Amino acid sequence: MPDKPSNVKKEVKKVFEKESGKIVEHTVMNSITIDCVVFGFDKGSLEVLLVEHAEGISKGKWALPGGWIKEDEHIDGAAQRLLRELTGLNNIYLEQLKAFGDPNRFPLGRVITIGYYALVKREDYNVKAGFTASDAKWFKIKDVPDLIYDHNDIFAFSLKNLRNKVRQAPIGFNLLPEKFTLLQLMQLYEEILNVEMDKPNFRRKFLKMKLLVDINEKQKDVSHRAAKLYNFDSEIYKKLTDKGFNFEF
Amino acid sequence: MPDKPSNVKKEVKKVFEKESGKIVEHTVMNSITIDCVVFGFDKGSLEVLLVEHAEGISKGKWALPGGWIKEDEHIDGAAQRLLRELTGLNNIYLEQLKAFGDPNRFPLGRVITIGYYALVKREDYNVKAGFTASDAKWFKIKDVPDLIYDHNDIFAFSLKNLRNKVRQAPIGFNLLPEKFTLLQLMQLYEEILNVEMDKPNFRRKFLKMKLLVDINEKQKDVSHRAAKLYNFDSEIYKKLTDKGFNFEF
DNA sequence: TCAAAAGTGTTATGATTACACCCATGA
DNA sequence: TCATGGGTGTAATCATAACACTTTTGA
Repeated sequence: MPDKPSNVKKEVKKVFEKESGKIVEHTVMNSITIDCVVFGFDKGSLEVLLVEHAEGISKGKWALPGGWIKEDEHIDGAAQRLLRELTGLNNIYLEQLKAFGDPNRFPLGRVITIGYYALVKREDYNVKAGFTASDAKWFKIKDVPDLIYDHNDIFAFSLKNLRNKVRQAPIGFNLLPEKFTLLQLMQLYEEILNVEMDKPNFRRKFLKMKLLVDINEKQKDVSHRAAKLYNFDSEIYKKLTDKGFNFEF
Repeated sequence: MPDKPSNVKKEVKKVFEKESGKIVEHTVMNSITIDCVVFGFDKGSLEVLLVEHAEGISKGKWALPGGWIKEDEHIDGAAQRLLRELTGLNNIYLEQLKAFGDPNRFPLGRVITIGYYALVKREDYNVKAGFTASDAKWFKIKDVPDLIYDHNDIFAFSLKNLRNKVRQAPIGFNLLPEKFTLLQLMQLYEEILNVEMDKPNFRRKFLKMKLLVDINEKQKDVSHRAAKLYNFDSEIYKKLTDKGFNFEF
């Protein structure tokens, strides 16, 4: 491999192309890929979007969605593009995790991958389901199967990262519908952090932060007292953070 | 550039070689480098280690120390190796920041860099000063000059990261001598976080965590009441974290 | 004895926790 | 009327912050 690097890299691309079913363009970078952990929240469960490899040595195995970086493209832009190609969604909440660089992570050559994680609203995703790869599927995070290469490591890292981040900044809203109740919000936190919370205390704590906008609407068609619906206002969040505001959960 | 990628990459390496004064081996990866932000703490000031480029278009400009990744080397190992080459130190506290991938970050071709940050004890560094590059120098973080490429961005990110991390885990000890006083510890936090703290309250808060070992020694030759010296015990830290211990500053 | 830092004590305030309790609504 | 979740009240406990004060040491 070290003797004929460019040939090996062509070979790697060919194999990757076969396995992922994606065409590798000639203007992409060698030896670097992007892999995305896409989180969703549905019926109280945190889920992750995986794709199935159709051909090659990884046939039938599940993987994180990913792809190559174009020569003239920012890596963040590449991740956005790959997600758009997969989900049809623009402007997804997206952050880089880190680079994964075990020399043996990819069995057919030296490829470093840059991990990203994304948070999507399932309501948006469902609307544009027609755009999604036919072999893409949501898995509850407890049911994530064996993935190819080091994708289980990347997933584990992303989950740790999400748990950290959600206690530092209000990113959880990216997983909820536009309008939500305080209980939905609490259940999201409970699910992500894997803890049980006290409803009255959660209410007060969150409302005291003044991050939520009471939109004067209520739930409909529920067989119990209808709850108030709230919006998250990122403008308010910005103002509060500028003033030295501390989230922390 | 997109037409003859391998030629361009050879050219990039040649230029890099000239500028950095480092020999680029034939077995390194194309288009990916590593850059390290090395922090030290001296006389109450947080400092960062920079190197001066001797030749090429960046002649006379300061930069973060960095280099190439070998084909068969883990990226974390590459960062450790580069730091060893620079400082003569092994087992440095080192963590990856993230990948930096603006397509225009490097003016002579497409190169993505993976940023790392390291914390070193200045006492160790001084002992092995003979190993250091002659053109390496410590800068107070307020006096960091204009750096080449996107290195100021990488530095700014690393500082934000350090400030975050130091409040979540006791990594600050990596910047202090083996034996230190509570006041030194507090001043380290004050300098990193850029805040003023209350001495009595800091004492109690830190001692309550049970992270410090009283080694029954005292300062000598100080013109005031001698303070107790402490050790940080990472074993204790592990036990406490296993039990669900929360740092947070 | 003075300056400088070490180290202790005390009190007010506010956040967190645990839990009892009432309210509204559809089945 | 009952189950289900919505929503309020309250008291005990704990953490934090502010600051007054005593102790030790070398110059």
